[in-house]
Amino acid sequence: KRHLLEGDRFSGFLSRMALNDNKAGMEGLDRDKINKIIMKFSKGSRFYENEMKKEQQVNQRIERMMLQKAHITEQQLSKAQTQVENMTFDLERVRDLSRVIVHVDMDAFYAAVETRDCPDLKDKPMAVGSMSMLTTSNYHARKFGVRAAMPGFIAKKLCPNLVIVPTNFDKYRAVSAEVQEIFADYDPHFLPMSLDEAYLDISEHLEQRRVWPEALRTHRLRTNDTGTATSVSVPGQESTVEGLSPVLFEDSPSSSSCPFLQDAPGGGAGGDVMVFGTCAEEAVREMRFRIEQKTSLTASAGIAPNMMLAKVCSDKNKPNGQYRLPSNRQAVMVFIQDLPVRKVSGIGNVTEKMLGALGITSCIHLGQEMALLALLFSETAWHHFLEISLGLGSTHIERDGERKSMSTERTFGEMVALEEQFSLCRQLCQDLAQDLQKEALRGKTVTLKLKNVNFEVKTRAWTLPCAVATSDELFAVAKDLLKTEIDNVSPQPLRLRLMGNLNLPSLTGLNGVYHWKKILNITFNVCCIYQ
DNA sequence: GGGGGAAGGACCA
DNA sequence: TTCCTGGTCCTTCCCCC
Repeated sequence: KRHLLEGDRFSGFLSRMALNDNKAGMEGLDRDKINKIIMKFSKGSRFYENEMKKEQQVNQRIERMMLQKAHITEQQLSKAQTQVENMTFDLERVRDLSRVIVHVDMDAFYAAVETRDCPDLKDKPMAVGSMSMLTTSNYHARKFGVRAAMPGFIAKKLCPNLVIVPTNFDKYRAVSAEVQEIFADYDPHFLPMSLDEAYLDISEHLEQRRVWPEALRTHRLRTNDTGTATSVSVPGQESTVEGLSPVLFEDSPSSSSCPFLQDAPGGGAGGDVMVFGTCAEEAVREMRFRIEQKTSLTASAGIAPNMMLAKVCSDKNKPNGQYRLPSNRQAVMVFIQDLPVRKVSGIGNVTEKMLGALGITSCIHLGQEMALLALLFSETAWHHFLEISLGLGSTHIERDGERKSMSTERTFGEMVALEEQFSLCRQLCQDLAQDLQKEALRGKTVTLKLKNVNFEVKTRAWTLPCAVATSDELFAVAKDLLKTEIDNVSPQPLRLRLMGNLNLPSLTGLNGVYHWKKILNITFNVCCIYQ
């Protein structure tokens, strides 16, 4: 097993730095060439050195796990097997296939919004973000290996013609609100995960929809100034009319079967209308159609009996496509078999590597090795693995309860001067206090976060007897935490590159009435260089 | 042995 | 020249009762 790890280390470069091609639009590109370029411009940097260090820690973790595995006895294994079987039985008994859960994901959202508002960008590789970090890239850019969470300067090496557009969150928020209005028509309790993503439970909608007259399932194509319908990507058909808005993505081939494109009987101002059916797929197709009509942006969707599966499904026919997994156990199990574990939300880089070391790459292996996993991982972890291997997930979506923490942090060039560090600390406290005030929240634990120029992160926390909220109260704690850290490295200076501040729940009086309010974790992040 | 706090990480968008 | 931000949840260690 040692050889496996060594092999990994010599396999060329760090897996965490290398191109991650499990995102849509990344198929069939020259991985070797791209990885060579990424390495060439990353190697030797402080960031890279820190990534190396983290990778080695993961490798050590895996070695410890393999050692543990070597000591497992047949008896332990069979005992664990019984436990797994009992647990499986309990889970199967309450398997719920009755809900219709949809996961909707806007395609390359920020990039799509920017392209819509600046059609010159349409045929160019572009990304949204800055030279230090990209948040999204369009599909042209993805062909060069340019992806989200890649620094812009590396992306420029991969694709010298890349256009980088700065982020404009206010705009994305506004578009997101428009999209969410449509979501609400299908599920008033939909759960937004971010500006570009949401879960919906459309079970009730489908119930009503079954008896809807055609008129309620008919949607007019948006018209432009001259009264002609603007272009829209009708599934399985050529765009009928050239319009003002760019079609950002062709419909993906796999999501065929489509609603009727008809001439409106009554004529009216426009002309073309779309009529959608009553089933889940038609409802979701209609929703995506309406999103595109309203915003000129496309979305992808997954339809499944639970959230975990819906999320995987929405990725299947991305961009501008949808996929439905039928609501029966057999179909779910077949779908799960070959699914790479990494595709499941919650399994990231590290878990993938740990499972990989055990020979587990797809969900079928997960089920086969469950007894072993029960012995090597924590209870929460293996229970989670078991649910995945059975294709189970949350069947009712809940809006988040109260928030657990609130924080603010900032990255900057190397900062060594004490006055500067304290004044930044004060600024962050002010910013956080403002945010806390907006939601009328207080926090009991104040956390100072520091990152030094070598990308090493430290957090230092202090819990108060009662919750605080004002800038002065926060700073009183944060400055002591900062001072302690400075004293610890003195006489060397703290060489920071990031500082942040986090505040946790309490009982606070509001308008004379007592409400349960979360005491937040206050984090205050300062970046320094320790030597 | 359990609860709470502190520190560090994994993971997500 | 440049590798983010703001969340949640989990794990491990330690102390205290």
